[in-house]
Amino acid sequence: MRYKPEHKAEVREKIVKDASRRIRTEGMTGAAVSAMMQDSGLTHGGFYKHFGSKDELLMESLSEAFDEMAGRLVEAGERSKPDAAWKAIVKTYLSLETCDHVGYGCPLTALAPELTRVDKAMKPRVFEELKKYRQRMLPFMPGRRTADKERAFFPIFSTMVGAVEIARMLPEPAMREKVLGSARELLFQSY
Amino acid sequence: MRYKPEHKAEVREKIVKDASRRIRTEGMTGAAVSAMMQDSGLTHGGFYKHFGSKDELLMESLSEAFDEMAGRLVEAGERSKPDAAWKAIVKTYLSLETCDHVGYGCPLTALAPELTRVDKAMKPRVFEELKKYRQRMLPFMPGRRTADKERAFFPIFSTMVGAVEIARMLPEPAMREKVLGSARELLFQSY
DNA sequence: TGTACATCAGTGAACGCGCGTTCACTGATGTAC
DNA sequence: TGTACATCAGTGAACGCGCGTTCACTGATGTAC
Repeated sequence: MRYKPEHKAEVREKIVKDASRRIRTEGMTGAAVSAMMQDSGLTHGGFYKHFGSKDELLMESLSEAFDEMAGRLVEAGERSKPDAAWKAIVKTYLSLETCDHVGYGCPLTALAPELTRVDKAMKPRVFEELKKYRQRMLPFMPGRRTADKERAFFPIFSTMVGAVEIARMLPEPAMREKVLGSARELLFQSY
Repeated sequence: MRYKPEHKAEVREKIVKDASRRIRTEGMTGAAVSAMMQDSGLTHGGFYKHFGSKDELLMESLSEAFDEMAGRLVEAGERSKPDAAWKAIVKTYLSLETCDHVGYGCPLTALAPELTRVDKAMKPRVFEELKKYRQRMLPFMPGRRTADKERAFFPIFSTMVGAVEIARMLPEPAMREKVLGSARELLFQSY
């Protein structure tokens, strides 16, 4: 079979998107190449027509995951009044909805420890993704001056990342909501 | 060779201790049985004389890791004046020292996402470990009444877990220290 | 317009490898007689 | 006291399995003539 010229690029994009979901659900090591290809309705054999290695897909789908989450948060921020924007982002991040759908959530909560274990060659790229993510979030952080916003990003995201990770270990939705809520409270009373 | 009656128990304990270090460094999936046996100076063949399965060792070494970290934090808390105890714990948890030695750190920062992916049979045991950890930390949490201490645990540990995880993604010690410091500030100004 | 050939995304068998697990074996010491 | 045997923590080869990767092949469509 022969395909339209756009076809390959479209398929590649779909593989990356589906893979970004699977790596968040199963981890980067846990997500098998054949499983990621099946997610897109393909077999593993064609994988290397699209990517040079598993690591290449991992980095692209990690980037996609950051981009996707940042997009969702930016959207939440833009839907609300400017000085409540950061609160809207916190509410979205710390919602039961986000907590209970790992595949659509923040790659930091899904992968943080694994991201520190990637081999030396990948580390700078992971770091770049984190910086890009931070850059997109900065305009929405609380504070008047840029310096305030920059100072706010890490403590706010530290609290949110930890809260979602811990919440995900709890069996009952009510318990998860309590942990998420307590993190919201901490942040809302502090900024 | 025949061994003293205590020998087997001692060896088993050493395997668990060494494994608790390796799972924090490489993850539970990443830590191979043969590697964990080599850590204790043994070969993989003898593994099943000590444990029924890899999962059995994983759970025991996870428990050991929680116990070890809780011990370190309790010690820090007890060394300081009662109402500064929780601050001592935060300072220990959020130190560059702890951040830079994953193998000796908190299993939550090292394994959180992986702990949410364990199979259904293991989930309650992971949850038990978290509860035990929390229980040991509660006496040192800020607040006068028990209810205050109980409310404080999750937001404080959320912030600390997230901060250490994010800090570990940063290449420079100064950047890591900044993230850890900002989390300390957030907590110290909030409680 | 019809025919032969080139293209190339996708297929599925096969590769070597490391994993968790199993098992026949080792050999120093304790025990039975 | 001396000898034969039992014990059992530890060894290392071997197992089946899933992984990442490779490769000969497929076959519908585009192109050359």
